[in-house]
Amino acid sequence: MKKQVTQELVEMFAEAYHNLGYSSLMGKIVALLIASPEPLSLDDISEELQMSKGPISQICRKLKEHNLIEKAWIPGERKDFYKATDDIFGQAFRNYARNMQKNKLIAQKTMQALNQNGNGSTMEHLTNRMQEMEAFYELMKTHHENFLSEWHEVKSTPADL
Amino acid sequence: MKKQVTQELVEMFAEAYHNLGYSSLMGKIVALLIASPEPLSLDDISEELQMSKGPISQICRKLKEHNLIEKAWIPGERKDFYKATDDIFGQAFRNYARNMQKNKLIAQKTMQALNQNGNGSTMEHLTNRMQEMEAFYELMKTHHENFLSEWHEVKSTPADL
DNA sequence: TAGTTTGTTTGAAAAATTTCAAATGTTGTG
DNA sequence: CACAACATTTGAAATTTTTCAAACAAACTA
Repeated sequence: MKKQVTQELVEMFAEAYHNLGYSSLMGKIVALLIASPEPLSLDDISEELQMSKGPISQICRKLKEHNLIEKAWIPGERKDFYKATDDIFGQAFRNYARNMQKNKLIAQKTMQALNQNGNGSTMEHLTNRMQEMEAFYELMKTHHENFLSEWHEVKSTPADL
Repeated sequence: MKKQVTQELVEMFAEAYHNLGYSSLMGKIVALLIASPEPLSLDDISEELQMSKGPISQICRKLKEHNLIEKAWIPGERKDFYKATDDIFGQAFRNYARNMQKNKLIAQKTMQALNQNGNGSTMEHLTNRMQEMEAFYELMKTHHENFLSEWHEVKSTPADL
């Protein structure tokens, strides 16, 4: 049964999103849009998830801002329809990668603070750790880029933002 | 001032952890242990964060389970002391990578469900999406492994778990 | 313009998470 | 064994997040 499989997917995405610390409603909506061949309206989603439209509207906005879903124009219709972005998995990864690069900034900012204050050798330990941290996330950046371009090769879509 | 820099680091880690959906207390403890040249006791942490010991004990257990911190034996002392794991950044990444592989399982499980039920071509769309999803996380796995071995080369530590 | 349909915002209720203080366990010491 | 020094568990309080229902706003229709 179609409904059955979709519902299981919704539940698994909800749990996965929750475990990753996102709203589980996000996961549900994403799952629904991934599963559906046609775009869905807010009312469709609301009906499917048995939930009022308020939060769905809000979460859809966030998902759209993060390029995981997008509006789909449907000729005769007045409602907004949403569909999962073409490269939704790649896009989710891009969002994650951007977050990780913030960690590099933390390391850099901390090293800067260490330099400004008269850094006795008291903080040699922290300096070393921060250098390691920066190096780690710098290396990670390269790998993120590699992964994405390789993925887009497989998927044959352009790799730009 | 040492205290000042550490405190800023604690705040930044707290925010970063929170944004990634983890408890911000986790971030604070991790930051403190990264910053400190010597291992810290629960009381040290409790004092530094101005917070009762209960939650700190719990979070430390979780952090230890995830191999981000570990107990440090200190000769004359009776208290438990904790320190950040040697390769804490790599370890955090390993935890994340493990989580991502769960997504591959979701795709596989869904495809299996699609096959079991008489899959009319009604679900061709979802089948395709799930194949893409599986391929994505499979490719990601390779890249995770590459990244980790390259990182350990840089850091020159063994790459095994 | 008045009326209808739809999306968004908002303040309050519900649910989940975090924190605390106290009780309970555990381990070592005399 | 009794006591002391800790760590852990637990139930309640505080805080934060999620959800809802209703008000509001915007866009279309007649």
